[in-house]
Amino acid sequence: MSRVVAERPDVIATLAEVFREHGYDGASLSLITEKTGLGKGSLYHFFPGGKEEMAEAVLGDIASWFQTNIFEPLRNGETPATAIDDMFAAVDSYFRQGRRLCLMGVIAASGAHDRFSVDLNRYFADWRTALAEALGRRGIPESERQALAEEVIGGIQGALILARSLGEAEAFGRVLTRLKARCHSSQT
Amino acid sequence: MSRVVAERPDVIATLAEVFREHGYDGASLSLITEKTGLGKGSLYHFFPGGKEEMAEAVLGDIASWFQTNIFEPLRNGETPATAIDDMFAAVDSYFRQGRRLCLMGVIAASGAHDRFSVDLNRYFADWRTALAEALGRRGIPESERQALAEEVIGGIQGALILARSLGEAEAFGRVLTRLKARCHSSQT
DNA sequence: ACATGATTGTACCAATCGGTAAACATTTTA
DNA sequence: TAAAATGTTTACCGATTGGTACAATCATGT
Repeated sequence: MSRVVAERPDVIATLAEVFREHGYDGASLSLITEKTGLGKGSLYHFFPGGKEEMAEAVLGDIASWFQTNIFEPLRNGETPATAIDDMFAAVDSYFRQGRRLCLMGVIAASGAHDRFSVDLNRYFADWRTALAEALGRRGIPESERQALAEEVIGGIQGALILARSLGEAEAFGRVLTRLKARCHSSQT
Repeated sequence: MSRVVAERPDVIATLAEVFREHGYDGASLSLITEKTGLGKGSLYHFFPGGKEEMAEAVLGDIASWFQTNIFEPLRNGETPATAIDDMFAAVDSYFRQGRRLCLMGVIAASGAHDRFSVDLNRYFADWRTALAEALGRRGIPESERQALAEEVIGGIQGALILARSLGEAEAFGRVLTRLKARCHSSQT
C-alpha cells in the first residue's frame, strides 16, 4: 500500500505551481527538477513527451477540476442563484484571494499560447457556456447571457493580473464582489 | 538628414511586438535579431544592459504613450464623459480590436514580473488614479470611483486574454461596450 | 527468494541561451 | 579633411537549455 516512490499525480500539483510562478518558458527543467525533487529520469518516465507533456497534464488537471467544481454546479446546481454564488466563492478560494494567478491565463499571455490553444479554448468556452446557462435560469435574457458571462470571466482574469501588478491582492476581492452583483441585478 | 543606419527609437516598436508575441522569456536574442534585422552588436550598442534594458525601454515607451494619450486626457479632458469615451476608443484602437495583447499584462503574467514590478505597478496605479478622477468629475461618488476603475481596467486586461483564448477578437469589443456603459450609469 | 516491472541517478548530448570583444564602416562635427 | 562619435559585423565565450541512454535500485506478486 505505502509507496516510497513518487506517482504521476503527486507531481502535477507541484508542476502547476512552477508553471504558474515562472510561465512556460521560464519553467526550466532544472527548476522543475529542483521544485519537484525528481530527477530528469523520473520526470521523463512520467512524462515521456517532456516539458510539453508536463504542461498538458497540468492543464488537463486544472480543466477537470474546474469541470467538477465550477462548471458542473453551474449547469446542475439546485438554484442558479446559489450556483453562481458558489462559483464566486470557489473562484476566490481557488485563486487564493487574488494571490495566485490562473495558469490558463498565464499560458494564454505567453509565447507558448498556440501550443496549448485547444486547452485554452475549451476552458474558457466551457466556462462561458456554463455560466451563461446558469444566468439564463436566473432570468437573464438570452441576448444578455453570453455577454455578461464574458464580462465576468474576463473580469476575473484581469483582476488577477491587476491585483498582482498593483501588489494589492484585495483588489481581486473588490472586483469579484462587483461581478457577483452584476450577475444578481437581472437587467443591464 | 537622411540616416541609413538605425536609431534607437526605431527599434523599440519592433521589440515591443516581439515581447508581446513571445513573452519575455520566449523572446530570445536570436529572435530579436531576426525580427529587428539588427545584429547583436547593434542591439548591445543601443541597449548595453541587454535584454532587460530592451524590455525596460519598451515598457517606458508604452507607459509614456498611455500617459499622453489616455491618462492625461482623463485628468484634463474638457468634459469627463467624453474623456472616458475617448479612453475606450483609444484602448480599442491600441489593442487592435482585441487582436493585440497588453505587454504590461503579458509581463505581469510571466515569470519576469518581479523584474519589472515597478513599471507594472506605476502603469496600473496611474491608470486607476486617472480613471477614478474622471469618474469623480462625472459624479460617481468617492466610495465608488476606485472600485469601478479597477473593474474597468481589470476588465480590459481580462478581455484581451479571453478574446485571444477563445479566438474571438470580437469578445473584446463586447466587453468594452459593457464597461463603458458601467462608467456612464452613475450609480451601482 | 526471485523474477518483474516500475522508478530513479548519473553521465552525456547537440543546440541554444544571453552576453562580450574588438575590428570595421559610416556619419557628424570641427 | 581629419578626428571623434556613432553604428555594424563577425567570431567567440561559458552556461544552460531540453532531451536521451542506460545501468542501478526499488517494491511487489508469486
